[in-house]
Amino acid sequence: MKTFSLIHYFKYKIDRIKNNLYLYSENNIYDIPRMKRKVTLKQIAKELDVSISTVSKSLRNSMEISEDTRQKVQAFAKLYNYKPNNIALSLKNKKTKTICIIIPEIIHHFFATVISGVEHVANENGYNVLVCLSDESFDKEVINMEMLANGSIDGFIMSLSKETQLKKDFHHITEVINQGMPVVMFDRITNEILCDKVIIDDSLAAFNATQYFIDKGFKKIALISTVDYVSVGKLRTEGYIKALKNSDLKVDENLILKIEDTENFEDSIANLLTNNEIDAVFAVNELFAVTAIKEAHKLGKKVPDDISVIGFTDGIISKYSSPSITTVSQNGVKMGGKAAKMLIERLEAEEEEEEQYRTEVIETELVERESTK
Amino acid sequence: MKTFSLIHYFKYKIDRIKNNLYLYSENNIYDIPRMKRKVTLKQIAKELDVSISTVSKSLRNSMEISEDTRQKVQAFAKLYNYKPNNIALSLKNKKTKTICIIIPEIIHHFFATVISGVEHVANENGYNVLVCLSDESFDKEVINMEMLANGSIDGFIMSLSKETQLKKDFHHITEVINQGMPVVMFDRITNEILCDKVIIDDSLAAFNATQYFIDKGFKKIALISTVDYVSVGKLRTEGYIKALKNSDLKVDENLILKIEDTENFEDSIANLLTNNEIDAVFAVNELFAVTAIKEAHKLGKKVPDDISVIGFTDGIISKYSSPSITTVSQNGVKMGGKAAKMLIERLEAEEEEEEQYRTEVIETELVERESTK
DNA sequence: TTTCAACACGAAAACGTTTTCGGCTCATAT
DNA sequence: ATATGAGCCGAAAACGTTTTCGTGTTGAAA
Repeated sequence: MKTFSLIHYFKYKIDRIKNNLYLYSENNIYDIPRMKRKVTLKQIAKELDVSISTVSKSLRNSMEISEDTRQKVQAFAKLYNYKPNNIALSLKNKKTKTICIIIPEIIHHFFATVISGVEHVANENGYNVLVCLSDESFDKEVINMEMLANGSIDGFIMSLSKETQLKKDFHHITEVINQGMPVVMFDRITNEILCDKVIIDDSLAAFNATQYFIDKGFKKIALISTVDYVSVGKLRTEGYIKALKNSDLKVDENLILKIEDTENFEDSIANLLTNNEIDAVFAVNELFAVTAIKEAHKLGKKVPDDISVIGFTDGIISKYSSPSITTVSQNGVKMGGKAAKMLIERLEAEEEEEEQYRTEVIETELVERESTK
Repeated sequence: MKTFSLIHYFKYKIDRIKNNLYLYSENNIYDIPRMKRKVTLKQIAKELDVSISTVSKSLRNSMEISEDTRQKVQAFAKLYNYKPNNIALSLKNKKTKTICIIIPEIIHHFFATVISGVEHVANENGYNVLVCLSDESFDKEVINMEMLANGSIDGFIMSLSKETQLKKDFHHITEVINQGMPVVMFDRITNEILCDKVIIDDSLAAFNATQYFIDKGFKKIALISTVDYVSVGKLRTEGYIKALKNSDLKVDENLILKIEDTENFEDSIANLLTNNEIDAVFAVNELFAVTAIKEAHKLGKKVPDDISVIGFTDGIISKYSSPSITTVSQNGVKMGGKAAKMLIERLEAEEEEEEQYRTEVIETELVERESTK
């Protein structure tokens, strides 16, 4: 054999392939002939009459193997487009190079941007991203985590569902963490869990937005927020109140609307606008902001001439609605990227486990557009 | 032992756990004491002085095992919260119960809705969803597919990147299919690949939208489309032209704008509106539609009084912009759900492989809103 | 001629499952 | 007393890798 050149050697092999005498036909006679099943080390070893170890080492350019065999194996592997089986590697290495992001909803610009950020950073580092939706349901969140904590993934990035925030039940998360699987929380977090976190300073951002109105001389500033158990809603409300108090303006409960449902809130907003003389509206998300504008128009009030509006989350709506909406930008891509970076760093840290959990704060800024004057 | 009750038996075990004499401490002395590492069959077997097989069979309620042992094992497993390792199962079963969806972009309402549909159907059937972004790049699409085709996933759902559509190079896809891995394409597809597909009738939808204008008596109907290599852009253009010809209206090339870049196209649209007397605009996506409205307003033309506008994709912009936009709804959730269903059916079909590829057409409808009169 | 190192390779364990098959023990039927 | 069979369990293979360690061959040095 050694006197033959590699070329001749493979010519013979290739002929056998063409005639389908080869490798695949002996495995499974039901295989459709043209179907190239994935080739394994074992098959290569058998064909080349060497051991599996030799093949593996050759492909990893081990010095243990002679130049000759190495080339032979590598050429053969290339010919058959050999790629190591990832599952087998995962089992052996006890790492899957896959991280999971659990979010309440994906049809939501902010969360989509976060995923985008996560994906890119993960990819750069050779990781894949599994996406799970909790649909704002506690149970789905639990099921998803339990299903995946059994070796399928290396770590979690997550934003809590509303229901989880309401129940304040985080046992599923502590359990996962106790098993040694890192978790990074973002945006909708809880202080009851010790882990890495990525947030914006919701309170400060709301303070700044409110202050912006105050600086313009507005006195009757309304707030459209979510119910308090949604962490970010609560924090933004706090910032709003702080800004008012800070400027010695009275906090009028009538000007604060807390919306529970994610649908059919138009009437509540219309009522708010009808029953009060309002200069400005600060809404904790895009939807509330754009709805406020629409309802104001219906009531014959012009934005920004009669009422100014600031929203939260620099999403697609704020940018493209007419008038476009001044908003607190919440850089989702950056947030996701940061979360992924933190997770991967922890995954790849020497197991020393400094155990120093960090909370990163992503800066926000007020993007001025047409809905304020 | 048999004379002891299970309670007593486990009391002893539990005491050992509390004292950390147990199971984990002997594995890795560096483990932090409170950290419960995942427990395996082997560890259970060792502790209970039975074989691995016995443990496995007990947990799967095999009749081979005595009632006694079965209960003992099950109780023990429950106590330690045993969950089978998914990776090991994947390796053994040669299925991962994971499917991958490759899309050009995620910060895009339509694709987000598709993912949502895929996720829900996948979850109902016990599958997880890996999300990959091609960023409209051919290379990233290839890399993603090659990386995952090595056992990591069971099948693909994908929408082609622009670059791939431009190059018309689909070797990465045929390769994957030849390896026996099913692929379902949606929305941006190609006829050069034989596989299951989910689409809308882009041409018909565009025809209907155009016809809607024609029925209203409009004569100067403009089209804002993408460049032709984007499959859906081309098809929608065809539908537009067909409708005009069908009604013996002349097709004016000046009224057809093909946009290549995804940014900075405002001027092109402004030019289109300035240089022509236009009754109506049909745009092949939301962004073009909303931009057309904005530019029209800038030029002092009112929508829908002076110009009517129809968009494509019933997204967040169409719904919340002012005026809200009449649009061809493209049910992404349904599309994703259908794609997932087809993929999973093929995965779980008895390997008979009927090889009958189907193309499902999701119906569209025209959602009338404020931008048309 | 003997000894020893360098070289090239293979056997086997390990990751965590499931499943087939074989074997042991005991009671029952002959 | 022996054969039979049911009941219960363990050994081992398999999935596809990587890696450690052992071993046989070769050549050169003593």
